[in-house]
Amino acid sequence: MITMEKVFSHTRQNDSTQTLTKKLRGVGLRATRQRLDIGNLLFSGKDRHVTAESLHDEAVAAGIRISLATIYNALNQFRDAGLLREVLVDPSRTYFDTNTSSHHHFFNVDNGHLTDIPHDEISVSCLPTLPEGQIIDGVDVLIRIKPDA
Amino acid sequence: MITMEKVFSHTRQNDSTQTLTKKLRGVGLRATRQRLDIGNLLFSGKDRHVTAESLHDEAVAAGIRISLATIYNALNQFRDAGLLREVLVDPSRTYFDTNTSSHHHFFNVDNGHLTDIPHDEISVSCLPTLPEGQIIDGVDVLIRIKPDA
DNA sequence: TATTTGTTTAGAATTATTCTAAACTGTTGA
DNA sequence: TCAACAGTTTAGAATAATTCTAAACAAATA
Ligand SMILES: [Mn+2]
Ligand SMILES: [Mn+2]
Ligand SMILES: [Zn+2]
Ligand SMILES: [Zn+2]
Repeated sequence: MITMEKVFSHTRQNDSTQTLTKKLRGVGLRATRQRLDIGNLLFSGKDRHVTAESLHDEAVAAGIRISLATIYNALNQFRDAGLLREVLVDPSRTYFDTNTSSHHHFFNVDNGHLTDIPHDEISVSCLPTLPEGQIIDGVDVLIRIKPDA
Repeated sequence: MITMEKVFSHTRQNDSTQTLTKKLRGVGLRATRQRLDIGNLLFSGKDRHVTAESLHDEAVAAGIRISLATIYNALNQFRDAGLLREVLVDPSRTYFDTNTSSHHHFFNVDNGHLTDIPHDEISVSCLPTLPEGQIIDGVDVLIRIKPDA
């Protein structure tokens, strides 16, 4: 079947692609096919926590042709641009978080799953005085959880 | 000069070595020369934060003959035994902490230095409900700091 | 002391991540 | 519309932290 999308694929794009293109250009990155594909995986539904490997597997499963090196490049560029946050939970791999707002995490040590804790559901009273001449760059709270008993 | 320590070196050991030996045996580890050397570096003065590489460099500088593999083995065994804690701050290397009590950290993103925050100098109000059937394994607060301006 | 079991270590292997450099593509100004 | 340029992708090599292997060695035990 021939659709309008197909016919005008060189000049027309769907909504999410336009939004993504703006988002990428907004941070000084070209809207390449690979970045749009990754962006669609990352920024289309709810917030996500991914690793380079998990995202690459997902892309491959979705029939997207993209190298692992490009996934690494894109994740690092997106992070540097503020489109993603890096979350420290596992010393053996780097997690990226599409939720860039200030929030915290549950980390299931049993299965490696990360869950967001909304910013307002936790309160850190930061009484300690900072070292001289230093300011806060960020506060991360990680609550490690495990199966009962 | 001939000292008592030297003469009786096979049967007598100094205080810190005896203490360390007990500590190691207490967790089911033999008090080998290498573990005692590492233990002396780790548990003699104030609390410390080290990486395998930094501790190995320190040992070498102190004239201690020990392989990097043994440092890795010992750090992992000490952690498993509860003599050390692993601290997540840098996705590219593993930090170990001689302070195993519940406490938190400042992490200077500029120079990589870790500083303890005493347990009572920070308060985390954990309002969020845990996922079903899960219990808390630990809570880590990391305050990333950087030079002013 | 002889035996056993745990430990150390050199060097190889593993693995996440980055790098290199050549092919390719998005952007832009004419 | 398109040439030219700068940015991007990628295969494969390189890097680096960490773990593994297996042989030599040392601590515990009887
Ligand atoms: Mn990184
Ligand atoms: Mn480890
Ligand atoms: Zn998150
Ligand atoms: Zn500490």
